[in-house]
Amino acid sequence: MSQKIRGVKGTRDVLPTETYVKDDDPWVRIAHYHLVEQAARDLFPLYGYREARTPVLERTELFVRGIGEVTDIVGKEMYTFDDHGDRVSMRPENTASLVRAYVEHNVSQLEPDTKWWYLGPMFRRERQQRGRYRQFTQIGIEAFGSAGPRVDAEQIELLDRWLRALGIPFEMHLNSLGDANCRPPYRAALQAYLRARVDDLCEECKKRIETNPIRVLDCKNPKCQEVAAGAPKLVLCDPCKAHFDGLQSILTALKVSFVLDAKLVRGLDYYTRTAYEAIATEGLGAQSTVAGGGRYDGLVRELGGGDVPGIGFAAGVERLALIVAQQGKERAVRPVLFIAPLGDAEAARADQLAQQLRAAGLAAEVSFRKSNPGNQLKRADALGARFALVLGDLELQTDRARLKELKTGAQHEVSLAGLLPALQKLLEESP
RNA sequence: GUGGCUGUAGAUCAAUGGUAGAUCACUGGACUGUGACUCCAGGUGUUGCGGGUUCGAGUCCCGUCAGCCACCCCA
Repeated sequence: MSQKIRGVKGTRDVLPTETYVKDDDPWVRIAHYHLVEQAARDLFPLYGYREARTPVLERTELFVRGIGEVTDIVGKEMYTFDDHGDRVSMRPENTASLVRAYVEHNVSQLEPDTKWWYLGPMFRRERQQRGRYRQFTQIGIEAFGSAGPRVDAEQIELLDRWLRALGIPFEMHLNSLGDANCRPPYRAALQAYLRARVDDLCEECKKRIETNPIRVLDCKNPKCQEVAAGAPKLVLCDPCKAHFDGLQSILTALKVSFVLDAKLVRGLDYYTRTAYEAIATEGLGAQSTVAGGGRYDGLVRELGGGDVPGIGFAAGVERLALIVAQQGKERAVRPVLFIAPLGDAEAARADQLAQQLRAAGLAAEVSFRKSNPGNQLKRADALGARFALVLGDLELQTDRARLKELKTGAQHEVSLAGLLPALQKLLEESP
């Protein structure tokens, strides 16, 4: 036997079967992903969002300009390589790509207001732990062209509805980060305050004073928190305050609950004004943010487009799937009928019957194994089939068979010729 | 990137430094005639990998890899 090849660190296989079972850390299967993804596909278009797909590979410069060179994501975590002279990176998130596409194809000329959603793998070279992987999947939305706050509220309500539909226990945190008028003076004031207390800060925060002073506010180090407690607070300029107040009153009118969280600062440079984050209240460890987003009114211009405002969120599919799996929820297609032929002539007939059912849109499974009826039924049960049919000599000759409902054990006498209508009738009576 | 914990069968776990086991799951049979209850049979486990100590290592030591937890970061 030659040596096994293992997967790359930080990547996961998502299989249709489970390879282990633990209550607190279940093996996440494809059916859990499907539940999360299908809920999004069904819901997002109701709010006018249409799917957009962009490449995994982008020019490195896009992320350097869009996300910010000093962020950890761009500075330390991107998979970047030389592609015959071009610097390219595997996307660490999707917002910059969608903005690039919006600008590159002059969408603002066709449709100044547009709402897009996306789903796909993202890549960040981080130390992995539960709910944080080097290849992970995000589902997100972006709305271009509306300065809000109504679109902000609509997005937060959409996220709220989606997470509720999935049964995720969470809290919606909300904050305003200010804009180009009120954030720079605040940043300067904060830096001055922190420089005066540099000796009380952790090593990381000492660096942050110059690179990203706002991040000091949510450092978990107790000494840093003490310093943060006395730090000057962001005072929103009048337009930002009006925007934030407006958002809160719309959310209240829409009956969406939220908690104001002045410590909510997002890690990417492009955010302005509204920032929001859905934080799971159970089921995940430290990686408990399941979705996060905000407004980025300067990003389109930064990436070469016009003065187009934008807002969006991204959600972590692995984290959502983990919670969904813990709750035992999934979305799987199970066979309606499992047919167990006992001999060769019966097998040929079983194949025809299955073909007929599938043509009518019913999932049908035929056994390829030679085994006794007892074991065949066991297999039908393991597959989660609703009905099972044992096909032998007797059935072929008489055209009569017993259709067994596995859950209840009830048997329905049917003719093979009339199997499809009989099944359809049973399904109609009790779906 | 930093620190800690853990690696034994598909899974959950045993095994004083002395012959690697149990349970569950899986497959087949008892049963060409109806599963979730029964009985029988079925395992070539590089004890994560590589070194070292020892007469002898799953067990002790070193390294390494992986997973997990926290930090960090973030979805």
